[in-house]
Amino acid sequence: MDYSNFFINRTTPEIARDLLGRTLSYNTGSEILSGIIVEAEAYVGSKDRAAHSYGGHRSPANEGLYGPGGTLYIYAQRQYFFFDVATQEKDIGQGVLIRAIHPLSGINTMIKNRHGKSGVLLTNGPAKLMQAFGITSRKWDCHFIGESPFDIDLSSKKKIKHISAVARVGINQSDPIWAKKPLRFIVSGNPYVSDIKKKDIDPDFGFDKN
DNA sequence: TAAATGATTAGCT
DNA sequence: GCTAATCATTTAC
Repeated sequence: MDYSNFFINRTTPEIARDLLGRTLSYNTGSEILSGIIVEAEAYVGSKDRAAHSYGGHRSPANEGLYGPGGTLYIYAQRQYFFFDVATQEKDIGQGVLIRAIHPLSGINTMIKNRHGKSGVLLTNGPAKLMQAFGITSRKWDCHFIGESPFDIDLSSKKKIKHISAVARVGINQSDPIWAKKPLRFIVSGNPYVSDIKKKDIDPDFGFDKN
């Protein structure tokens, strides 16, 4: 399966769910930084109040969302960056936000990028994850993932004990219908998922053995 | 040209 | 747990 098929032939929430347990990597030029995706949110286009493409809104800033499935959408806010992958055909404003990863390789470099912070603080938030990768510009915005230093392993993924679908965070509560949609997918028990309760942390990080 | 607005994080209580 | 910081983009005038 190539990127185009993976990001187009299904609904966006289905894609977000399927991304959990897969490996996201970034090639810095001298080393590979990678981690397992443990939290992702779906943004389903013009009907979605929480999406940047709500109401069909389109501007140079969110152009990446309208690219064909597999196009990267790097968004800047509060001097931090978010990492999205556009889904569906070109001109459809849907996408998946990668919110958290479980670090696998290049951890020392990530700690350095995060100014010494380690443990779950390393990547348990969308902006933290980008900082750990050393992303400081929108250079890769609107680029196809296959033509960027980023890579998502589509050929294999870790087995997950349980995937939870929960309400998204930080969205306009004035519209309870969309505010409560379960479009945020997480690996239950993984400590790198944001907002997890200590007692809910699973010793196997939420992954099945082997 | 100016003011409002967050797909948030960090730091303090 | 709660509040402030901080800035690109958007929206209003």
